[in-house]
Amino acid sequence: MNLKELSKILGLSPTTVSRALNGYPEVNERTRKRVLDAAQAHGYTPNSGARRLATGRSMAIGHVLPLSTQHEMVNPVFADFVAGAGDVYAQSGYDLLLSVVSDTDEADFYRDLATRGAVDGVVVHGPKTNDRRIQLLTEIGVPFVVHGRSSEVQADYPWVDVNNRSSFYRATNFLIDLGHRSIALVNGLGDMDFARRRQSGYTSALSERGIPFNPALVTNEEMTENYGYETARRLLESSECPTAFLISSVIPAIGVRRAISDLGLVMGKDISVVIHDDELSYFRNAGDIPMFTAVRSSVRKAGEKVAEMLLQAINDPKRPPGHVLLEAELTVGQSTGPAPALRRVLEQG
Amino acid sequence: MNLKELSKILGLSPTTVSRALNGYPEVNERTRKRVLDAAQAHGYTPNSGARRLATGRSMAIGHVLPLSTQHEMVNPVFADFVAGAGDVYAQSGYDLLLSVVSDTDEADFYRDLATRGAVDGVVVHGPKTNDRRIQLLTEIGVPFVVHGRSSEVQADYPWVDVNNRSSFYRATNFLIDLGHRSIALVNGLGDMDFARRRQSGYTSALSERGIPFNPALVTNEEMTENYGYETARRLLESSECPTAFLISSVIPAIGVRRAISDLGLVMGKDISVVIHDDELSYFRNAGDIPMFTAVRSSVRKAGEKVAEMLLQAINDPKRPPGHVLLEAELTVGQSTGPAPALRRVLEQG
DNA sequence: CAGGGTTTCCAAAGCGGTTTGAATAAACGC
DNA sequence: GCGTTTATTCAAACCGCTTTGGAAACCCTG
Repeated sequence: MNLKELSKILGLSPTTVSRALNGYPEVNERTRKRVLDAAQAHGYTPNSGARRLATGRSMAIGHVLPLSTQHEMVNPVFADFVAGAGDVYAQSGYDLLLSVVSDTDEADFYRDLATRGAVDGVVVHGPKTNDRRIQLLTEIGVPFVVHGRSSEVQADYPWVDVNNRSSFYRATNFLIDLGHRSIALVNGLGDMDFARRRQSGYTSALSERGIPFNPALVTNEEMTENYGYETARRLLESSECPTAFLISSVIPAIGVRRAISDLGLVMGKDISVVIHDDELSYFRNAGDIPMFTAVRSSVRKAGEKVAEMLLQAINDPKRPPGHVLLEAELTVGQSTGPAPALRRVLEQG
Repeated sequence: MNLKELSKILGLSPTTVSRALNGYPEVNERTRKRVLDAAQAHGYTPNSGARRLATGRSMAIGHVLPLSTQHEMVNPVFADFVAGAGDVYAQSGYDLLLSVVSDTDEADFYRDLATRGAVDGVVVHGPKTNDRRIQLLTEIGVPFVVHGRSSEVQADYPWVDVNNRSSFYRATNFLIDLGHRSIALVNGLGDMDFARRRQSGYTSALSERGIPFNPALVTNEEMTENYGYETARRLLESSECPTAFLISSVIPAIGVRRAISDLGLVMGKDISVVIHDDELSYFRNAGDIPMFTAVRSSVRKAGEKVAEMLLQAINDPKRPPGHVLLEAELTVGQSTGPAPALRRVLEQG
């Protein structure tokens, strides 16, 4: 069923039918109702390609999921992010075009997406500290929003980010308050912007409290469970022997917990752990007393925000780039406690 | 830059340019090269909408990600599956259209996708034991492939599935061989087809070995970490007190492990655990001796297979529906050992 | 060199919508 | 009653590509 056929059935011109369906005012309400009913009855939906061609808009948003060539790993946060964004798109009649691209030839892909007219805008995932996609997209003139930021990019661009610096600053201070002096930072890859910001929050807190920065306690890797395990195991058995871990994601945190218990230690007593919690749907760190003490911020909500902002940018290209800085909140769970030294003092007193 | 402009530059007709670009034989190789170079130089890419309209093909595949209304949870397996499928699509010039839809009004969505001509085919995720999407899609006539199967659907349809029955049958037997008699099954939601098949493998093994089936040892829920924790905790503290757990996914298995160690027990010694391992990229259960004993099957590979099969079906609609049954392999890890009773015998002997 | 085949290229007709500009009918002012 | 709005509807152009059905140019054969 197409427009022409439907209009023939109704005894109207395609023009009128199209207008009736698209809510234009210059059509009689009685006719509109008749058209709407007929469309429903015959299961008519405008062909997306034709519409695209006629309007010049694809009504689709591109998400490029970079596949790390190192570990062939996909960002575990992605599913929840996309659930949030997808919700917003669905409500506005947009489709989501997902491309899985190895992170090496990602740039070309964005350009292709735009010149083909396959999408009206794109979201940039996992920005690096100096991410060239931002300049690229600005040049091509595709509306975009970055999930995260790129510290070394000077230009103004739209983004939605968690306040990584302040949340890791707070988390570090929290551990210091508990008497911890040797705090490991199990972070993401070093060229990721969020990782750098988190480390900056961590080092600020340390230096403010007069604790020397020990590079051996900071690691940067892709955030798998195994990474957490190996790192914690190595550090706990070394001479550094931290009493606390600050971890960039639940997933390596699970590995850290495993290492702790494998060594016969108890998390929250012998070793404290604070994580950054994206509120992944399949790993709810919730309950009255959540398992992990965490700075948390819903990645799903971030997805919604990004989508909303992008749709606004598309519908009003003149609007200046928006910025949303989400504050993570610190929730105390079972994984933290006074540092062993302090604990002894407390127990004796 | 569009076809007409490009052809004007080249002093050729749009026809010839189009043919040159699409590899038709009736164009001189010298002209073709000239065209290809010019297209490259001017950054020409055919407009997707126009192409869609002219060819009647959207060159896109739809993936509908059902959002469980219960827990607002997205399938954690999805990201890796899509990474596999996306790879195949990219190589064949297809796009991936992702729709996040609450599982209640999913059916309408498929219909819409098809009649709009937004996709050339769809993949069905997470089939229920009696999934009506299969009939729906057959009726509409959209090419599709199911990731999994639907036991109660009689009709023939294309699918790619793991042999869930046999892998859980083997896993159960493996535990029985180790002397376990009280084996809990921590399964997915009861209306999911994979969950039913896994339970069937589990019960077959039990009955063959003369072990009575205890319904209290079987649970069906959405597979979160917390579900694993609560279930294990409850069972281990109850009178049922299983000595082994068979778990449908790594994620609840992490929770089970947490419960085990919270109760002061040791996994692999006091309590044995076997999991189904989808080989999620962020949770590699690998190494010389993987953490969990597992029946494993790469969900990413499944994604590739599904995509390949779907593209074939699209390009050759007459071909009969294909079926791929992937066999999971059992890998022994650190999480299993002889049942405590047997262990005592062994230690005394 | 006429006639038949091949190559190589092109004009024009869609594909199924949206949108501009105009026509028709109804309502209005005087 | 007549010119003028105003409310509806429509015919036709257009979006950018593919593809059908030639046409022109070239080559070969007898």
